[in-house]
Amino acid sequence: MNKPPTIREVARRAGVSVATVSRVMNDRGSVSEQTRRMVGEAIRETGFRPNVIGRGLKTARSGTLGVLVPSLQNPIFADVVQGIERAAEAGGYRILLTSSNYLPEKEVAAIDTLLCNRVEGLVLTVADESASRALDFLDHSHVPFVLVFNPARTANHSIVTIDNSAAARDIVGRLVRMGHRRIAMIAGDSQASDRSSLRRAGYERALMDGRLRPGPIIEVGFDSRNLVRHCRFLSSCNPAPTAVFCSTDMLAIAAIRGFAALGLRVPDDISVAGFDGIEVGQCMSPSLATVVQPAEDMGMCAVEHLLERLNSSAPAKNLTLPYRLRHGESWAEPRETTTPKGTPV
Amino acid sequence: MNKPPTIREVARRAGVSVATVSRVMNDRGSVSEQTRRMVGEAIRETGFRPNVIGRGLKTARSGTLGVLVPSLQNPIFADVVQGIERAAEAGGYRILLTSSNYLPEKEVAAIDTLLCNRVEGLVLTVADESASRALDFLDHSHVPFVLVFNPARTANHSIVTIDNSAAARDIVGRLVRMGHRRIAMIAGDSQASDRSSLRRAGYERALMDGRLRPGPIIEVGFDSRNLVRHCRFLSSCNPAPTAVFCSTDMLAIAAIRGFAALGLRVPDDISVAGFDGIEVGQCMSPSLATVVQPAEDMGMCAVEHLLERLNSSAPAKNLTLPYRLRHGESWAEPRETTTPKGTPV
DNA sequence: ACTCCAGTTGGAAACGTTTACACTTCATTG
DNA sequence: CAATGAAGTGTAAACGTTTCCAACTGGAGT
Repeated sequence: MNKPPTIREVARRAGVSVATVSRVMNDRGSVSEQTRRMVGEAIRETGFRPNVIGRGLKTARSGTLGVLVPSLQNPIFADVVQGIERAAEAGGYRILLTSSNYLPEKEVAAIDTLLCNRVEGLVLTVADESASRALDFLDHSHVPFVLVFNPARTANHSIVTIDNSAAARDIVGRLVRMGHRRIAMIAGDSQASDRSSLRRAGYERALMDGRLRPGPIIEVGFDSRNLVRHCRFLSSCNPAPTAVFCSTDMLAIAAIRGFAALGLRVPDDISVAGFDGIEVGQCMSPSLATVVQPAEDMGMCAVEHLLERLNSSAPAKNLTLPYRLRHGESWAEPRETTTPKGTPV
Repeated sequence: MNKPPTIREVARRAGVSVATVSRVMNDRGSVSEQTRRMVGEAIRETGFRPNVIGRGLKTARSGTLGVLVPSLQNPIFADVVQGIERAAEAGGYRILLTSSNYLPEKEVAAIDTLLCNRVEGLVLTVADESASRALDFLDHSHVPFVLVFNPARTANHSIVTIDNSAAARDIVGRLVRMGHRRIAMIAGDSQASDRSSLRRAGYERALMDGRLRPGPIIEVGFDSRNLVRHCRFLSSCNPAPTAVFCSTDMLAIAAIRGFAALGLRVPDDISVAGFDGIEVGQCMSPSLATVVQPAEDMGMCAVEHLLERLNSSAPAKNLTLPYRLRHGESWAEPRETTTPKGTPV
C-alpha cells in the first residue's frame, strides 16, 4: 500500500523544482525543450499521476459535474446519463452519479453530498420541479444546474426538455383520428413525476379536441411489472376502451403483456401507445407506437449548455427539443365489433 | 459567484478555532455541549458545507469509487450500476461513472482518469479480461478493483460473476430436452465481450451433450437493432433451425422481432432464448426465456467486497453468484412439420 | 496547598498542487 | 558599454481541511 509518487519526487528525480514540473504538465509558462524532456522522463519513470485533489484545492475547480436521476432502472434515464457522460467526457469533466429513487428527501440529500464534493455544475431530473425543496436549496448555492425532462414551469432555470403536454396531445390525437372513441390512460405516479401530469393533461386535451370523454385513467406506482390487474379492469369496463395511452414506455410494454395475459391481442383487440421512445420498444414485437424523446441528445445538450454557463457565465436557458412520433405496430384502427350494429364475428 | 464559506469563517463566527469546528463536524475528540451548539448554529447561519476536496487532501481519501462499464445502453449495465450506486451510497462513498463504449483504448484512458481522481477502488467490466491492457495497468496501481461479469480466468483478481458457460449449457440443454435438434446461436462480438465466447462454449457443450451438431452461429456487432437480415438467413437454412440461443437479451428481443418481420411466430415457428434477465424481457410478450443474472445484486456484492478490501485489506476473492433460468413464453417444443413424415398443416 | 488528570480548546503543520513573484542568464538595442 | 527585455527557473504562499501537540481549566485526591 505504498503511496503514489508526488510532483515533488518527480521534481527531485528530474533535478528541477516542482514549479517546473507543474509547468510541463499543464504546458503553461516557458520551459526549455531539454528540461521538458527530462521531466517527461521522470514522470514516466515514477509513474506519476497528478493528484486531481491537490490541484482542485488550489484551483478551486473539481472537474466534476453532479448527476442526479430518479433511477437507472428505466432506460430513458440510462440513455440520458449516457449522453451526459459523453458530453462531460468531451468537455474534460468527470461525472458523479447519484440516484434518488423518486424520493424527494433523497434528492435533497444527494444534492447536498454533491455540493460538498464541489461539483462545478449539476444535471438532474427531479420528481416535481414546482414542489422541489431540492431546487430551492440549489438556487441558493450558486452552483449552476440544468434540469432534464422536467417541464419549464418556473422561470430562470436552465431546462432541457420536450413539450410533454403537446406530445401527449399529439399521439393521443392520432388514436382519435384512427377512429378510437374510448381511450384509457395508464399514468405513472404524478406525485413522483411532474411529466406524468403534463402527459395526462395532453391526453385530456386531445380527447376534448375530438369531443370525447376522457376514458378511465389509472394511476399506478412504479412497479410496472404487473399491470394485468389494471388491464383486466380496463377490459371489463362497459364499454371497454379500444386504446390505451401509457405515460411511459415501460408501462406500455407491461400493459401489452397484461392484455396478452387476458387473451387480448395488441393491436387487434386493443391499441397501446407509449411515451419515451426507449430503444427496446422498437426491437420488440409488436413494436411500440410512442413519442420519442431524444434522451441521449438531451443529456448532451444539458451538459453543453452547462459548460457554456460555466465558462462564459452565459444566462440560463430553456431548451425545448423536438419530439418525434414513432409509428409502431402496437396501434391500429379499432375493430368495429363493439357497437350494437356490429355483426358477430 | 461568491465563494462558499469555509471552516475558518464558521470558526470566526462561533468564536472558536477551526480545530474545534472540525471536531464538531466529525464528532471526534471532546467538545463541550455549549460550544457544540454554538458551532452548529454558526454552521447553519453560514450555510457551511465542508469541502470534501480539502478534507480529501489531508486525509488522503477521496470517498469515491470509480465505475467503468462498456455502455449504459444495455440495461444489464444500468442494473449493475444501480446496484453499485446503492451499495456505495450505503457505505458512504460516491461513484465516478465512466463508460468505455467497448473500446479497449477508452478503457485504459478512463481508468487513468479515475486514478488521477484518486478513487479508492474501482468496479468495472472490461471487454476481455484476459487481454486487457487496462487490467495490467490497474494491477500496478495498488488500487483495489473488482471485476463484474468478466469470467474468473486469471487468478488473484476480485471478481463477481456467474458461470456463463454453465448457464449457457444449462439453458441450451433445456432446448435440447424440449426436442429441438437444430439450434442456432446469435452471438455478440466476442472481441468486445469475453462473456460472449464463454456462452458460446456452453452452447456448444450442450449440443455435444445431446449428440447434436452446433447449428449456424452468427456473430453480430453491437448494433442489435436490425437482425432481420440474420433471421432471414437462419430461416432459409435447410434444414432450418427450430430454436436460436442469443448471447444477450437485447439480441434475443431483436431476433424475436426479426422473425416476426418474416412472418415467423415465436415460439410456434421458432423458439428463442436469451441471456441476462433484463427486466423488460419479462414485461414483453412473448416473455423471454432466459438466464437471469442478478445484476443489481452483483453490483452491490462487488462494492461490498471492495469496501471489505479497503477497510480490512481482505484478500481478493472470486464470487460466483447463482444464476436462474426464467421460463418465458418465447420457447416451446418444436412443431413436427419439418421432418419428411410430417403431415402438412 | 499541592499534584494529577480528564475535559476542552487553540496553534500550527501537514496534504499535493498551482502560481505570483523574484531572480538569473544572455542576447539585443540604444 | 549600459540598459532593456525575454526566456527559463526556483521560492514560497496559498487552497480547506484534519490532527498532533501543547496549553489551559477546574475538580478530586493526597
